[in-house]
Amino acid sequence: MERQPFASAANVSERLAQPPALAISTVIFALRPSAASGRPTLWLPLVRRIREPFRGMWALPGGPLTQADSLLDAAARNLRDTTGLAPSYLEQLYAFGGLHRSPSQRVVSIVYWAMVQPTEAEMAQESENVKWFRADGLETLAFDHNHIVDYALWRLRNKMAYGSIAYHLLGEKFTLAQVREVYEAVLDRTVDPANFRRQLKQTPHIEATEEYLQGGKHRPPRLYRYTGTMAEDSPVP
Amino acid sequence: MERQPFASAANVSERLAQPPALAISTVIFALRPSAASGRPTLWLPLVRRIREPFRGMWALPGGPLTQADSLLDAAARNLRDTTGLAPSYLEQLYAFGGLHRSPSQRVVSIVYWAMVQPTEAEMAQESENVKWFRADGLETLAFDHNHIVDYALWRLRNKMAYGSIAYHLLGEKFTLAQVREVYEAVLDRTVDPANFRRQLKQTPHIEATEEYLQGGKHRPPRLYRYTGTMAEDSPVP
DNA sequence: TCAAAAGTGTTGATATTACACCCATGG
DNA sequence: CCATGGGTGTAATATCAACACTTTTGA
Repeated sequence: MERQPFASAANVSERLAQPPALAISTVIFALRPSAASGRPTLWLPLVRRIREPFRGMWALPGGPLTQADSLLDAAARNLRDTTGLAPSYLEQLYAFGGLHRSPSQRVVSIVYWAMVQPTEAEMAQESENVKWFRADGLETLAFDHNHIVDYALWRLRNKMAYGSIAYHLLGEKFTLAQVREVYEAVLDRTVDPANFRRQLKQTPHIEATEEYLQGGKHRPPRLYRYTGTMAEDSPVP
Repeated sequence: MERQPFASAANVSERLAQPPALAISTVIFALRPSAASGRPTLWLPLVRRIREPFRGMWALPGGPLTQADSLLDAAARNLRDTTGLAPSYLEQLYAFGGLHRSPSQRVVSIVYWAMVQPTEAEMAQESENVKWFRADGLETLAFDHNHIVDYALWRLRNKMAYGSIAYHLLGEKFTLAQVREVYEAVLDRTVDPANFRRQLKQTPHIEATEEYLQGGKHRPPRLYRYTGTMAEDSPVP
């Protein structure tokens, strides 16, 4: 906040010079079928940089923080402007403020992470400068963005373990097997279907509908609905 | 990060005007004996504002982000300059960027939270403008600082439940009962000594020393040492 | 009627809880 | 020798993981 009665207030203000730039970026996760196996895997959209530094390289969607928007609003706007996506989940990830993140000027990036539903993700326009990539095994990105994505993945896996995150990657109605597939895709290990189902069913905010998913090859599974909210786990304004 | 190839890049740059100010603040926790019961309770140091806005009110220690410091460094400097404290734990809490946090200008605060050991906390100079307060039942603070403290407390309790946080509030050597007291103070409930001790002992990074705490009224308890690091639970640079 | 996923039941292992009990020390 | 907190043992309970088994559908 504004300056405080420091012992060394003088020193501090000397160093002020011009303040660091403030930017908002977003790591956007969505489920897409793997090209090889067809099973759902984690993808994220990146944008190609059209100017220096790192011109031509892929980077997280982002832009400067605008005066009129709160941080969350700025992230949401960012997401919409870049990819046309409306997130089902959007939360602050971390503020990155290392001295040499950008070669030109000092930039502090407040990074959000988002999850979008598969239907949304399909509609998202790709273009010359906006493309989806698999979250694992990314090429080298601009700035410290590989590092940021790694951290986002770590948080995602963490929050998945005990938290109601997975649902935000699915549509409004889903089968319990689909939830399990999300877990398996993100945590990258198989999960016992029987036990997983039991755990889910004694979890709050999971409501059984009277509908069944038709069109499969086998017995039609029941559809469920998530009744929780976005801010379930992080009581931040 | 720098501007991206938006559909609406033009709109965005129009809104740029002057960028929001960037500040660093810190919520500093330490254990101090309660005035009433003598049992350890959570305290934090606040500084009195000597200028508008909120002149005369108490606020979190903080200041502008200086060009030469990373976010973590800035928080550490902040802490040292304000209270003379060296933290045993320092981690990013959250970035607060609501539009009306400060009545004058738009301020984005990146808030860190710290824990200092009791010996440190005792030495900390109090003064007319720096004073320790009990973390519960704080009076109304400047800006949105009550809200920030509440969030820090929530995170602290959360992380305490499964994480190696409590040790950072204690000195280098401590008894298991002291750790339990920290849990009881922070979580505000009693904990079974026998079970708690067992849980701790099968936790990593807790090492028994050959020393015993002398001078108590009863059987001298064994002293333990924490061998973990600060960044144990949050893999952030 | 067969293959395969949906969904249920059962069992042994492991973790958690409550609480009885012994140990060591200062007074 | 006794009051008190340090420290250990143990039985009841809840939770978890593995896997056999039944159900329901499309082909």
